[in-house]
Amino acid sequence: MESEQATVPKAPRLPAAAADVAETPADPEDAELERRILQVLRDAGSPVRTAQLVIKCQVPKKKLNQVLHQMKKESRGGLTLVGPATWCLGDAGTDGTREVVLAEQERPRQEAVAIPRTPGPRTPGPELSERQTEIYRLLKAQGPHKALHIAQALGLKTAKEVNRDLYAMRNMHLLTLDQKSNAWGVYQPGRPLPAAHTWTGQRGRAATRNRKTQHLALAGLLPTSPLPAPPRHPPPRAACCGLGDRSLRRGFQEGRACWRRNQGRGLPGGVAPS
Amino acid sequence: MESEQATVPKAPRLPAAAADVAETPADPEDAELERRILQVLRDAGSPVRTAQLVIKCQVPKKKLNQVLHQMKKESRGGLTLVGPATWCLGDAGTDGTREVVLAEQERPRQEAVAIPRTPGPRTPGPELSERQTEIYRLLKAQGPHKALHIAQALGLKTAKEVNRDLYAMRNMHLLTLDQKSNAWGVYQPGRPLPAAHTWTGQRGRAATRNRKTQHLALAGLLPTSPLPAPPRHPPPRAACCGLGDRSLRRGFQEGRACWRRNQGRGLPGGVAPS
DNA sequence: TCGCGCG
DNA sequence: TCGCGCG
Repeated sequence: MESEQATVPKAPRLPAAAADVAETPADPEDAELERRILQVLRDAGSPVRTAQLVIKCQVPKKKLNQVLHQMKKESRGGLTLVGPATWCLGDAGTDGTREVVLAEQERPRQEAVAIPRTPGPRTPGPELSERQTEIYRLLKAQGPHKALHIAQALGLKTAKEVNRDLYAMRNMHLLTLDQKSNAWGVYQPGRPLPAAHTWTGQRGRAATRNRKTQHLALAGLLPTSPLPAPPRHPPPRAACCGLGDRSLRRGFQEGRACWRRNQGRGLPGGVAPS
Repeated sequence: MESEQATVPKAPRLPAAAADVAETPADPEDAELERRILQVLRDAGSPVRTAQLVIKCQVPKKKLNQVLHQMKKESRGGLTLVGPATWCLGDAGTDGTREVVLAEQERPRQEAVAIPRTPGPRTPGPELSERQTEIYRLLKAQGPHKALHIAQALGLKTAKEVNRDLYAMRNMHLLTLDQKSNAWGVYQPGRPLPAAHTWTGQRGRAATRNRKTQHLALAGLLPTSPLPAPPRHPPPRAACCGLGDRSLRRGFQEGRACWRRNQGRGLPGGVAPS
């Protein structure tokens, strides 16, 4: 709630070209750590896990995370959280304003090789929005991710910004939500547990193709391979998915609620993404 | 890796039948904390949030959580995590086994001819409740219905009484909701529009065969024909389904949202059945 | 709306 | 497979 514009006279430390989107942290040690982090990420040129950063930067994980998340929060250095505990540089500090443009994807996107938007446009029902299509591609290519990571991969900031689409797409049975990991993935009928989670780094390599717009690359990197042999639809036994983590939040008023263990129901009202 | 089995002479507090499933923690302090926790939960008789336990037990949250999660992990005291940071006792001190009974709809229900409960019981994930199974069968046999009709077919009165299950089953991708007709149907991947809509009365005739137990008849009348050739999973184009009637309630804050016609989004929080 | 227990 | 940054 505090005003974001600090009028604090900031010593212009780095006149360095880009990255001065935001100021430098007050604490010089933090500033130094930031520099090291950015250096490591720059050198790596691909996503780096927090654990690796701990090693490279020689700082406690907690400290590292504090700085990392602070940087992210303040959009410093183009730092992007591309997966659980996985960081990379979005677009290494060329110009600051790009993110906004990217955020809304207004562009015709013709640079994206031949990404057919809204893949199956010949059917009834509402079509997928640009963003929904991107989300789908992202999850298809990268495997399950949490809402926040999806948002960030799209150049957005909060889970709130994608939750609407995520839940809508779940209702279309395009996505599924794993209640354990809280991760979203492409729904595949025969495959109750959509997949593991977390960024593997495997397919991520493709992301380097299009560095300048990292998240775009991330979202669209795979040429939309058709879905792999969709198995048969499972019989009516509960799948893994679908129960919001906070499903049970409501309905506690009545002590009754206890009798159920971690029962599968819930979520009727608890789905609200924020 | 401390030894888990404490040989600490434990005063047999409650000779109470069940709950002493596991030992007492090695650390006497932890054991004492456990007792206090259980006492608080017992007194409350309803779910208690961790923050409340912190106050009641006068211990740091971290300590409390360590013990709480350990208890849960070792199934001590019937402690159950019923929501985020929300705990309660599974069976409130009377007789231990009730929870199971209630959870499964009391009766063995063997009168139901040969209804295999929870059709695919060999898979992970929560199983379907009796009612959910009935709902599935009903919709499979009868085609899509509105919530109210489903409820009535099950001998219930209001849509509210089945909505919870319906939405949960949608989230498991077992059912789908057609936003136009507001009808629920069995979800079949290749079949974007699960079926027509609204009750036609056609197939309903079969229901008259067995009048006396209307809802059972409805639920189980068809011999559970295997699912008809599940077609391929549709590519990421929006299907018909899944948009709750209140889908568009939210999301108007930003004028942008309008650009799409009856786009598929919406409903994230509006799903609440009632 | 943070759930956090984490080794 | 733990994601953890948390005030």
